[in-house]
Amino acid sequence: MHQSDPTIEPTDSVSNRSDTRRHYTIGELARLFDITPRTIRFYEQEGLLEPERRGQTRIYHDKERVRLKLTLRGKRLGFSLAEIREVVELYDAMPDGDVRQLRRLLELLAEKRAEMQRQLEDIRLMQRELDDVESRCRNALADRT
Amino acid sequence: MHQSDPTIEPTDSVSNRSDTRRHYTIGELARLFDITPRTIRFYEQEGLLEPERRGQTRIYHDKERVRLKLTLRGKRLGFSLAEIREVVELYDAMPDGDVRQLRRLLELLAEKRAEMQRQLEDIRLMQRELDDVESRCRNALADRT
DNA sequence: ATGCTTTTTGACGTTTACGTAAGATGCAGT
DNA sequence: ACTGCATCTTACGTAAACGTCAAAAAGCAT
Repeated sequence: MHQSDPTIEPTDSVSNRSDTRRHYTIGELARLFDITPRTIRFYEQEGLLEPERRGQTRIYHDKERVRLKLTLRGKRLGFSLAEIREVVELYDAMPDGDVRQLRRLLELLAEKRAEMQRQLEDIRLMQRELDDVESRCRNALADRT
Repeated sequence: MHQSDPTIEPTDSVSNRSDTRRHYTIGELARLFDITPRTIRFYEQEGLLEPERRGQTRIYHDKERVRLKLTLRGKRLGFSLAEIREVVELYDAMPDGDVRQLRRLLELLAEKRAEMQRQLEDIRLMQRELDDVESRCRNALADRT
């Protein structure tokens, strides 16, 4: 019932013991992030994930889970999968990447950073708008009582 | 990007000049926000804009320009045109909207606000990731010299 | 062994947000 | 009147990001 394989020992030094289940099936991972397996396979097809293959079936370790988490966060922030992939690829090639690649990565990071700044400003402005509309709305509501 | 930042209001405190051009053609507006006329027409078709018609041609006043500005900001923050439209429609109906509509608007505003909060958190996390990747990257670059 | 669930690989469909091309119309300057 | 843009409507095209079957293979529980 419970997984009881004593032959498997952690190869992970620093990890959150709370969610280190070593690996996930595609379905488990999907439930974990509230997306569909289809989405996960699609991301793989787009070069964002490279799960291990145990026979035919995909096995996701923590590294892939983190990648997926970052991918989803990037998406929420409006980045396209292509943009995310470029960063991911460069990041993977980092340890033995050449200088040109490293510079390219720094360049991309600076871009992302700038975009984050613009978003912060947009959020600030949007929150003001919301405040404004809300107060007007509450006034209108008060007038109607 | 040689244009002035459209998120900054073109100086438009009510000018006393009687022949100040308080309106824009579709092309002018497009250049102002660095989008295409097609996009503007599309937004109209989706119920986000309702320009005056002078004959066949569309005329945009400040109100419509502000709407467009808010629409684009909403888009940058990841809202769909449908979501933006709902807010816009309710906002327009506000002065004489019924209580149910006003409550609905407040509800929507709360949703948007919550989403903004989530985005702020995402940005915070993303910035940390960027910091992390960047420092690793700089180290790798230093090792290579 | 036999169901039952999950996963896999296609392949085609869908939605969103426009792009693009065609043909008509209008207006400004010469 | 003619030229040359800008704009209009209509309609088909497209890219991104999945959704939705379908059929087969693989696990697992009894």
